Amino acid sequence: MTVEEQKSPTKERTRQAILRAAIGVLSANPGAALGEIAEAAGVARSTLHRYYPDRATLSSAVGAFVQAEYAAAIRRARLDEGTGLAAYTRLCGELIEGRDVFAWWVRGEIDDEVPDENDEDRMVTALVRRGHADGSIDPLLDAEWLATHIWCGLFAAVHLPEPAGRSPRETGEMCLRTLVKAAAA
Amino acid sequence: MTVEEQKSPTKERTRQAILRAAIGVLSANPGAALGEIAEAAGVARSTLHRYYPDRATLSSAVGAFVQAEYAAAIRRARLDEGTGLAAYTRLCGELIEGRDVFAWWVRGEIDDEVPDENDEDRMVTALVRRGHADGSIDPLLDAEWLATHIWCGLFAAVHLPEPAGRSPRETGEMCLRTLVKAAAA
DNA sequence: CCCAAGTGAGACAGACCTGTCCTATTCTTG
DNA sequence: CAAGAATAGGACAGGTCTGTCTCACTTGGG
Repeated sequence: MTVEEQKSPTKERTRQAILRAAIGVLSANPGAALGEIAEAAGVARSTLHRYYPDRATLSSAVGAFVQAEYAAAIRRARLDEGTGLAAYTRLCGELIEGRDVFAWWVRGEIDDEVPDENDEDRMVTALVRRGHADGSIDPLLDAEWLATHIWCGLFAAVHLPEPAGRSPRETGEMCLRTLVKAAAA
Repeated sequence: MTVEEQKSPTKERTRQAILRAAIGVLSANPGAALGEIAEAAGVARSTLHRYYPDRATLSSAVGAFVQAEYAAAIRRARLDEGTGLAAYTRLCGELIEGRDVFAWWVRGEIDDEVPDENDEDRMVTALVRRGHADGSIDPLLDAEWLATHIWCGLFAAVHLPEPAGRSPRETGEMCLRTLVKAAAA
């Protein structure tokens, strides 16, 4: 069933452009018109509809894309190495790095089915519990909270930089420092 | 010019109900239809239009309402008492208490003019700088960042509680602990 | 060079939301 | 109780967005 479709590299690039544009535009304004997304992607509205027939299809495609990025970030963070806090720190760093994409979950479309309790989330809560056990993570802050808490930092990191005269890099640093200090024992 | 209009208590109550409903509905879905807001307020759409002729009027009324609540929270936090961190802690506590209202700024309408750099924000950044001076607040985290960072915590506190089996009170506690630990020197 | 796949541009009907208006009904207040 | 104020409910025109369709144009691979 899940045959890997062989797509021309050109089409694949266009597909990616549309997804990226959708994340950007819809994160800023979840109710944005499809034409606005098409314009941001540098593509005609009819082309967008050819790739994603309707808004729901586009929305769930974006959801899947972001989910995949999340899984990749978790893989890169190597959650099973070092203390719980060390792994938590690596994870936060990865997510901050890709905050433009993960902004989707902070301020994207809302009514797409939330895939609560997926494997990735379970890995994160397990990681936090490991940190509880090895004494590196504050026992008063429970696993679900810390897992959610990461998104807070991302929210600030995405929405702050514009006004303040500070580079995205610096903002990322402060964001990471804030998240880790909060979680530490 | 700014005459205090004398309104009947009934009308005032309805007005408040509409504002509260608008905050709730629009925070969950910024593009929600006005009819949805009216329904949430237990009022006919025509009545809503009588109070607030159009969407922009409603939106800015909500903005003003939230801004007033913010000013009140800041007043209650007595920012000039104790160390910078102590005052910061009180402020976070007040904002967490009113998180349902302040959710507006995290995920409300977007295009209403952001009143950047109002008096309240200046008071907060001044407070953080005092904390830097008296050694109670982490000097590596600058004032704008910490001021913004509070809203992150609110975001999580508003959006987490539903799934997890935890009382709003407990969530608020964890949220506060997280914010304060992050800010502390 | 040619052709087929892909794209841009626009027309179009339907759906939804908005803001205005009107009327019958309900609630308040004197 | 009675007059006046306020509300619910619905009709309505105008607007925007959507999803579908068609057709002319570009482009890249054979």
